[in-house]
Amino acid sequence: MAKNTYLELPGKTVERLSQYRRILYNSINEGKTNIYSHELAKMMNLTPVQVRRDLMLIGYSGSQSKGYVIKDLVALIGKIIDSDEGQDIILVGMGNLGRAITSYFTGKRDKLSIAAVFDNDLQKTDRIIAGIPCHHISHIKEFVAKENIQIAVLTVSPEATYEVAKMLLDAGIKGILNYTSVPLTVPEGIHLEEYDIVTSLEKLAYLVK
Amino acid sequence: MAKNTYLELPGKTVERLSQYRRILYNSINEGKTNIYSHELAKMMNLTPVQVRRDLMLIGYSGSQSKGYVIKDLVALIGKIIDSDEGQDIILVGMGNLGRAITSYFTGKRDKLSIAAVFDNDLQKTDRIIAGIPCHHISHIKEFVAKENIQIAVLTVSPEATYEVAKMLLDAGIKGILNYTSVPLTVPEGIHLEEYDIVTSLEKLAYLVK
DNA sequence: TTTATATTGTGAATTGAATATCAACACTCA
DNA sequence: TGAGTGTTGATATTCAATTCACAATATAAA
Repeated sequence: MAKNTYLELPGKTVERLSQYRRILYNSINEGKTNIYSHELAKMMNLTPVQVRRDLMLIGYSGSQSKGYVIKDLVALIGKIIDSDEGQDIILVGMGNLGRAITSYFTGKRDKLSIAAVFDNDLQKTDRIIAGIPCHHISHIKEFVAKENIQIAVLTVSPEATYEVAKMLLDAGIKGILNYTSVPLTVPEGIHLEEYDIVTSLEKLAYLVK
Repeated sequence: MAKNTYLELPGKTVERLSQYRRILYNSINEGKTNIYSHELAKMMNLTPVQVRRDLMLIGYSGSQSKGYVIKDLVALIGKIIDSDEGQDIILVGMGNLGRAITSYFTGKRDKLSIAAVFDNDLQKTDRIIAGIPCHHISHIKEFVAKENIQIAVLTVSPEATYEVAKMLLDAGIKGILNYTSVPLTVPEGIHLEEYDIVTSLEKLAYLVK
């Protein structure tokens, strides 16, 4: 049963919940109604114990004979990770990567969508790119305030990273997903996720050695 | 002192080493020759203790008065994460994201480069895209064998993910960087890194709630 | 009914990573 | 010289995440 009190879940569990949900949608489409921990684990490349632990943490119970009811589980995950009214995101930096992420993401989730993108190139601003309105970065603060934006995706050049990050924090952004190669510092209370392609590849290169 | 024996480093440390090196290149360009743990920590958004512990793990020693010698440190990191002869990568799936990653990555690292990209669209194959030769996916196995490729970046559509991953494993790939939204399962001994944009954003959305 | 089998749920143990603490050392300045 | 400062390197501690081990339960089969 979902409590009204705020659930303090491990970060890793939250990530997996997002993925459980996506996989479970597929299962629903294939006509499945119930699923066992070992089935879900197999699909996610995890152990069954870990799946059960995650579901225990969100307070969902299955049955020993039928496993978990997919529909209910999906609904509960939604209750935990979606916000009721939905949540809008902005993306800053409409280069190759920004454009790719924008078109990739658009329409993927109904409670989470890119409301606008920003760039400093006047050639790109004040028009629709990849289906989303593109504004000049000088309008970030005003837009964030008006639309109550809390999350920003950062895909600008390394040189511009600090300055744009500062603008975003100044505008009141609460979470930044940083895809640039520049490590960021954020104040207490602001959430930051960093994913750098070069780092990932160098890590893999080390591991396969 | 770098040993010849294989160093078993924590994954997180390897990631940070990659980033230390990139930041240290900048410092060298600015004319710095030495650096203290607290300086490096500040630039990386870490604690000095963590920096020192990482360097301790790779067996690098600084001096109490001058800190670390940047040039030597960079060289040692290279010794640990680069392979001597360099390492070639392939990328499969030349959609928006594949193209973005290819142009983003090309030229970034000299010991690590994208040797070829693959797609199943005949419109894209047998020509140069983003500066890299693009072949049809039916040639993956042959190419991997001939060029001794160990790492692949996966940016295909969700529907194609399983099939292409199977091809890559079959071809003898040792590490996969999976940017699709489909979680993969790989056999023992194969390294997998997964980064899904939707998951990252949903995690952020949860955190800012 | 009884036994066997397969599943969930969870306390306890283990592993892994980050942080705190501090001795040892090098330099500066009185 | 000797006190004071700032640094590294290393051990100990804390914290987070995963895995182990198994009790409890439901179903099917004998």
